[in-house]
Amino acid sequence: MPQDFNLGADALPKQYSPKDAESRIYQMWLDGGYFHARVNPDKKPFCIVIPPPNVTGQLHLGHAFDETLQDVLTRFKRMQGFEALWLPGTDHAGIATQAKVEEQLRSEGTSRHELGREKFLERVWAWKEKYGSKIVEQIKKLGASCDWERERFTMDEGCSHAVREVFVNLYEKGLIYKGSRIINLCPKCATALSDAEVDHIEEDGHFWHLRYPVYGSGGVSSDNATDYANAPGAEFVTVATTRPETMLGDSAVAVNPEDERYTHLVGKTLVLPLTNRKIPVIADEYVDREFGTGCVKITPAHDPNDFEVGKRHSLPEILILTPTAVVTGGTRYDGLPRFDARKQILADLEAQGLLIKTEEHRHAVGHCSRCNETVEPMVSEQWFVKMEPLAAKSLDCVDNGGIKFVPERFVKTFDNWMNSARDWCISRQLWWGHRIPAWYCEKCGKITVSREDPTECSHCGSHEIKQDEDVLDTWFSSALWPFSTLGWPEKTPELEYFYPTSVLVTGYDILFFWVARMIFSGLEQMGERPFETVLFHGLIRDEQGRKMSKSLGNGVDPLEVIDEYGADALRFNIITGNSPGNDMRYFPARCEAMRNFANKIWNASRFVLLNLTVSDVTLPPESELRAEDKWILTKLHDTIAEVLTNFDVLELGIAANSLYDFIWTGFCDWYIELVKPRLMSEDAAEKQSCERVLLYVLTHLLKALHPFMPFITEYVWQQLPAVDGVIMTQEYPEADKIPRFPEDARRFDAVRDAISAIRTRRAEMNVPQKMQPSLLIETNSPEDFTAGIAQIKKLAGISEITVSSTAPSETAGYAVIATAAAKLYLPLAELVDLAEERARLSREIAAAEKNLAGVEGKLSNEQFMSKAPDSVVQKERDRLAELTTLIENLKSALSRT
RNA sequence: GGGAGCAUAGCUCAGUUGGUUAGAGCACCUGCUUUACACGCAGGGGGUCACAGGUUCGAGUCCUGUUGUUCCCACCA
Repeated sequence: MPQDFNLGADALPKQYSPKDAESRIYQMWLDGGYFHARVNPDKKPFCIVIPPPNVTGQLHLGHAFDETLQDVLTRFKRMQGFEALWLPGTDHAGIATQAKVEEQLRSEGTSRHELGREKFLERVWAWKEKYGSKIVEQIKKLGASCDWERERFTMDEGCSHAVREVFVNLYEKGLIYKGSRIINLCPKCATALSDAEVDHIEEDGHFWHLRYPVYGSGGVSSDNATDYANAPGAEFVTVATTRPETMLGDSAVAVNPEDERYTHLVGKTLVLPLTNRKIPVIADEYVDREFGTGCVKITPAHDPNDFEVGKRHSLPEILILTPTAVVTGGTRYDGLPRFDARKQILADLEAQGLLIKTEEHRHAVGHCSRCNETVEPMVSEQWFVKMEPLAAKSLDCVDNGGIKFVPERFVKTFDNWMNSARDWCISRQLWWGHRIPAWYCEKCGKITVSREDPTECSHCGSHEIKQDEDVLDTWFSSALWPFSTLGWPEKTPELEYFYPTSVLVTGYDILFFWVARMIFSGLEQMGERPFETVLFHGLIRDEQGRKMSKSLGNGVDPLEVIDEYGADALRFNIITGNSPGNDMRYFPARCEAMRNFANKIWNASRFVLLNLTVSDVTLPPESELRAEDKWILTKLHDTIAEVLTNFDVLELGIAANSLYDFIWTGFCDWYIELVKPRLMSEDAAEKQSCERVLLYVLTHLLKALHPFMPFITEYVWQQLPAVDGVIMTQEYPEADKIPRFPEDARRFDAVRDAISAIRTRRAEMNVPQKMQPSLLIETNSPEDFTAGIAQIKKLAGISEITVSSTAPSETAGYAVIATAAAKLYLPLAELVDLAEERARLSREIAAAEKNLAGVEGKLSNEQFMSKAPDSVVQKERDRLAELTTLIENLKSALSRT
């Protein structure tokens, strides 16, 4: 044990200052190698892989939440004797990281294209080296017990190897394919996105009604749409669109086959304005007759539905936008950015009399989840993962309980998504990421996909091959995280031992991005689920319930909070009062409360240490245990049992709350106060037995609390005499090993009730602290009270106590208090107002009788008696007895007043 | 359009499979140099558990509906 932590009892300051302690303690843990987990056949494994934060990211409260939960679980399991591995690492975060470096290049007046791919990647790696360790250092400040020796990065050699293997494997199985499909393009990021990376946001837009002339109608035989505009008999179809610029790529107009208004037009030819291209009118079920004009312009290259329609009718796909959303395709609008083109096209159509109506229209528009730019759906050659077979396996696993979701309701969310997931677009037109291991042959045009970089085309043997320029979606590599980090595709002992991992802890916001993809990847590659349980948590919001965001400036820096209140306070704030899957608001005031709690523990420990003359952490024999000892031990037992139960169901907030309540109310407010008379007594044996109980309870609560508040518990532990090593490797308390005396505990409540009742009465009657009246206790169970004489005196401010089975002969000038077990007589002379006493007693009688009536009602109800479980009936019987004596006591007190 | 959550004290939230008198923190009121702690101690006020039905011996808890609110998914041009 490092000596410098033990300050000696004399030197313990009144206030705990986490700032001094935390970094030194963390270093001590690191030096001791306590976070390192190894393959250990003698122990059961427990493993959590961290949701890897972005390598260039900054720690925010969301991370703090996520990582605190993981650390609590890991520390708990470690103390329970599991070989607990919390495997840390970071994510290369393709778009985000590349964007940051590109921004830096811009400020230097250059660009990635000017630099070239190789030089650019060097820059990103340099950036990663510089900033990648920052977030790791920040996570350490939280007290995270990660096995840093196993830290991974999604683009390190091993992960890259795993990515390569999975890609080739899926390609060989036909589950990865290259194809021309409608994808979402972010013009700003200039890359394809997956569906999951598009946010649909309601926006006010317009619905423009355009007229397309029917070729040859009205006796006009012109190829030019404008010639029809003013021709008297010319016929038109009117289409409504929210993106008029896409009309440049129209290849048909569709109507519903059942729509009589238009049946005569089906098969006719239209002249597409501005381009004067001829397009057909087709009939397709897809068209909703009720919506818009009932005529839909079909742009197969720029709309997912139109794409499908186009396929059905073999329509040409006419691409009219570049990857940066500039018009292309050989019209006079070429070169115009999409929204400029929109304006120009509308103006031109209007001038030609072909724009006939503009409506306000609210609709959902896709935005890039990274940069918020409006995305452009367009047809493009990309790589896809075929979802159907993977989804089927995943649904089978999750729906049959193969992976447990906490809370369970997310299974439904998962199912909904999996059931409707379209193929996953995995190629990105970026440079930072895992480059797609596909080579194109210049000669035969075929694709070579290979585990090793090929030197020749696998089809024709040509050496003229070129690797695909694109990289993979970042989530492709994170999807492999639970096994790639354990060494897969090598058959490592770690993989064998720790896979499947135990719990995955993450926010529900990345269920689709990450959790779902890990599930199908694990099932597909490992043939086994990647984790047994997923614990979902919510978002941390600000005091007003808003999302924390840069633009609002309402973000809270966890490091500042740690600096001010300590990591333990932040952790406890986050853990308590939150249940799985729910969002929570962050209140700085709660951190203060938890800081106070840490200080409470500190001072309780100080109290114990300052009084300590023994170093025995075992309990004295039962014969030496006093009533209050049995009471606190029983409470400790029950608390530990409750904590363990809640750990089992991952209700960490409830577990933490039970400990808070036990420590503050049970241990500090009651037990320590109750024990003070004994500690001050001359009787050495009495004093020592009491010290041993104090020390026993203190060590237990410290251990029980350690997963939640690792720093202060460790710090105090280091002050205790005769303890070995560090607290974080101690055995977690087991309820069964803590003795329990429920009957004694219940009887001791007579003493606590008396103390509380006297205190309340004193407050009501404004009896000053200095005034220490004597007390006469009239009771049928005097032995329950004689055990607590000294305690009642000290805690209720009483000078002398007489315990008797009979009432005093003269009760004038006495305040009489009735409890369930006794009548308490306090000679308070002139302080006593008889009329007030009578009124109060009458009120109490009325209240008690009302309760009694309820209890009697139940007990006389045959249905209740026959159907309610015995324990519930017994509770009611006890309650009946208690209320009956209470009422007797109150009535006899009243009759004497 | 589909799905999910939430509605409990002035505020923020707990309340595990239905079972005494519904809890905590903060805020509020009263008193306290009680030899661990004022980051404290003791006492106190404050809730028709959104509303309406239903199931049950018993409902904050389960069911149905209503209202309000939040979120997720979705290709109505």
